[in-house]
Amino acid sequence: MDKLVLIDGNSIMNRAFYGIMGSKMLTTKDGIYTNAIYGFLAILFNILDDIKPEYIGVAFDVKGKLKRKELFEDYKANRHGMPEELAQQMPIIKDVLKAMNIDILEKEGYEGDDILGTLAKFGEKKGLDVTILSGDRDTFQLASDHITIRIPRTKAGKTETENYNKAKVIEEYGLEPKQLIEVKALQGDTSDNIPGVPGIGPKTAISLIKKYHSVKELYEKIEKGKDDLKGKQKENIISNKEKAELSRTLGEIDTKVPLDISLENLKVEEWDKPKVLELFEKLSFQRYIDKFSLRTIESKEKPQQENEKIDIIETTNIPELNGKLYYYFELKENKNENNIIKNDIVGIGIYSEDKLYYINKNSFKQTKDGFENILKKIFENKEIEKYGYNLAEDYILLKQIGITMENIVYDAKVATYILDSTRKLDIDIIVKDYLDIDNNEIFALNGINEENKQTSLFEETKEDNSLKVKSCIYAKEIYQLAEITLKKLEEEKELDLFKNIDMPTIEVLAEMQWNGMYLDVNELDNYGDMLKTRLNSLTEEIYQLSGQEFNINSPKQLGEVLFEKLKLPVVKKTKSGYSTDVDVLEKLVEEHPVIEKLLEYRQLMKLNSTYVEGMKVYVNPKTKRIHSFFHQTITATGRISSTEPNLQNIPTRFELGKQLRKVFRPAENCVYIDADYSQIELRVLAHISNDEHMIQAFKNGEDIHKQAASKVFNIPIDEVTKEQRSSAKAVNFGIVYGISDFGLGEQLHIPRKKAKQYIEQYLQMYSGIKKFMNDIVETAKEKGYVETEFKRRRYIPELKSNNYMVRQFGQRVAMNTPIQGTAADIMKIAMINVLKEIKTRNLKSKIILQVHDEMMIEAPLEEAEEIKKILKDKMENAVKLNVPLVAEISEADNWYECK
DNA sequence: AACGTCACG
DNA sequence: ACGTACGTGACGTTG
Repeated sequence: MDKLVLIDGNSIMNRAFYGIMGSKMLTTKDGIYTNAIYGFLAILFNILDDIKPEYIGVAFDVKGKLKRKELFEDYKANRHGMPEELAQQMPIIKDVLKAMNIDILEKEGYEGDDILGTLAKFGEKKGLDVTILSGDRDTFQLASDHITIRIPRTKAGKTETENYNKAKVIEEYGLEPKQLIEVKALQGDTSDNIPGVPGIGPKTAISLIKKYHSVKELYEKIEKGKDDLKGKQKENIISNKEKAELSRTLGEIDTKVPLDISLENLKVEEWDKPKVLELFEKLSFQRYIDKFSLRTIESKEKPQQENEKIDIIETTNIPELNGKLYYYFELKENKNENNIIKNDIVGIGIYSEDKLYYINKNSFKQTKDGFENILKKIFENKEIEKYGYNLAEDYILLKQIGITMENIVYDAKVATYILDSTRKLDIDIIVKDYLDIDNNEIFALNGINEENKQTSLFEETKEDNSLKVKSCIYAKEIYQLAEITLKKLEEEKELDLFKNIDMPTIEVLAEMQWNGMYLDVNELDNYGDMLKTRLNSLTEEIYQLSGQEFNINSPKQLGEVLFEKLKLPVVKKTKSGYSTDVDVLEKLVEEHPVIEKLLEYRQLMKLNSTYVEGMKVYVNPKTKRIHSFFHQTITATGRISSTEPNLQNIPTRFELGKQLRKVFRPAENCVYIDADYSQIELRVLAHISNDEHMIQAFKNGEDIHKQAASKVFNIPIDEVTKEQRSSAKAVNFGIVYGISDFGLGEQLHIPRKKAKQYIEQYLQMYSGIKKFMNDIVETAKEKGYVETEFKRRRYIPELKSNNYMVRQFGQRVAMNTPIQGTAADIMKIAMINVLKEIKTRNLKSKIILQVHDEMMIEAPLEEAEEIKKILKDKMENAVKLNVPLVAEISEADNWYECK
């Protein structure tokens, strides 16, 4: 039996666009987006391969008045135009299809669905086996014995498909495919703005149709009193008869579109190969060009040349750089006296004027320090712009040999992070995605493979070239990445952010790491001993009270003891068993005396293992300081993160934990100057939303939580109780997180209904915020991303998910990211300006810590007052908002005393 | 490696 | 009908 494949072009393009977006925003060298085209073709090739059809066609929606709109003005009224990045790909995919001699089916006034439906029926009549490829489950109504609907699903990058023929639809819904039209008539469809009957969702709709077979029959039975409906539901159904009937018409796919197409048009034909090749080249689809061997004889030399073995010029001199250094270090692990692994720079690959240079440390054996002198001349030269990958790491490596890198202008890791903050930033991956170069191939071509790396008998003596070659390859790729990503940053209006905020931040963070924080190891040990003593007696008490010995640190064992042996009520469950977290334990305090011991045990255990034992190993024996990493390219929002150890989560909320901060002290003759932004996120929210009440509160220096309480509980501001203020504070937080009634209820231990009231009251009073929340979700859906005030983007593919929960998450992210992200941007600006000021005034003060809305400086006593003024000034004037920014400054002899 | 838990803003 | 506040990192247990 001959086979016909029909594709819903818009729907598949849409799927491909959002499916591939998260992981990689493909573009060509000219900055044309290609991800949807790429994905569409992947799906197309897949189905051609699988089905090998004799006939094929692709339907597209045409702009213009839809017939359905004539029936119902609001049809698809909630739809926004597709994002520009997708729209620009539509004409190109059509060109590609034309070059492949695949028919494009369009008809004014009709949607792709209708054309597919008409052709499917037509094909079925002609005795063909029809497969419809669509991302839209509405097409299931077309399924029959010879019409199958295929839905592509992207799972972990792999495209799987689901096939729905008549049997599968009956199996899944318990209804004939045609009856799905009736279901939709009752249920409606929010995405197309089809009303349906209010209060009837998918479950009810299906059960009603199972019983009454169709909308028509349902109303007939009601009229004759032969129904068994009752109550509110019945009223609803009766009063919305018109809506149901209209929805029935809107939801039915038209299978009688007047098309003048014969089967002959749809026949699968040979491609116009030169044309396809030309298009694929333009799109940089190297993989498809290879896959179909499109580049046969005539153009074989060109790509071959690009992939040829590279030519490296080894030198001991500085090559002609023309003011720009594109480089990559070769590193070697080196164990120092204390057995701590340290990376040493043993070579540098440089790209300049289409040539590759390599400077090897070993070439300088006679002249000690010769290599480092060269590095010093290059990296401290303010006239030479530095282009590299992960410069924060290089900055530290150079500092370790007494070199301070100057004129840092481009970091490929940071650039690609800004282009997509949720992507992977491994250099081989970004090279693959942005340059379409497979480094494994390049390395193999240059004689680097895994076997080579394996042990050889001469391991010690044999010169290993692979790292040297890699350095040079990367140096060239950094040049290529700079070309393409800078262009892209400019197109997306993110170049300012890159140049003026994120690039200068590299130096600030590297300085913080280099400076480090001093801590008194003796005091830390004393603190730890105190914890350990108490932990020992707690352990005994817990064994006593629970009547057995077990591993208290094992949630599994603890769960068994509490909920099986002691038969305490189960409050919450996790995937794998009983939950035993603080929330649960706190609810059980009254039930058994062991619980309060457990709570204390947990707290002390955390302090001891994470903060005492965990911290010790990071104290540098030479400096007696902790040199945490501050990462710039981790978070989705633009915040900094800290590791090894994490200095951004040192205890402060509870007194006992806070004591730990006493062990962090400034160096001799220095003080800590600590500066905190007050309410920065709410101030940012006030600014972005332009809400008059919140702005007025901040302008007048009012207590923002108190004001919220007065609005939520509708009482005069000076009658607000402590409890009310604290509840309102939780609402404020909730708002920033992208509020949900459930979440707020959980937080405040109140019923979600009550939480819902709070939120509604809040949003009614702060109408500017309400508008902002609604608008931001809308624009996020439309554009596929949200951005901060400084144009930092975060893509939110979750908004297009088929999973309700994931979509909800996407909405909260859309609300939260501009707030959290803008605050993070402001902090970065402040830090940059503070460091700049310290430098220009030649001060000795050191920036040593950042905790999102707080920064700390270690200042020589004589500089303390000056630093305080600088911090206050640079933080409060980092940017001009509609509300004042306030920084609170404190001075102290240890971290605990900083208020 | 994944999970549960808990420290921070 | 179903599971939920945003952003992180580290530890100990367990499979």
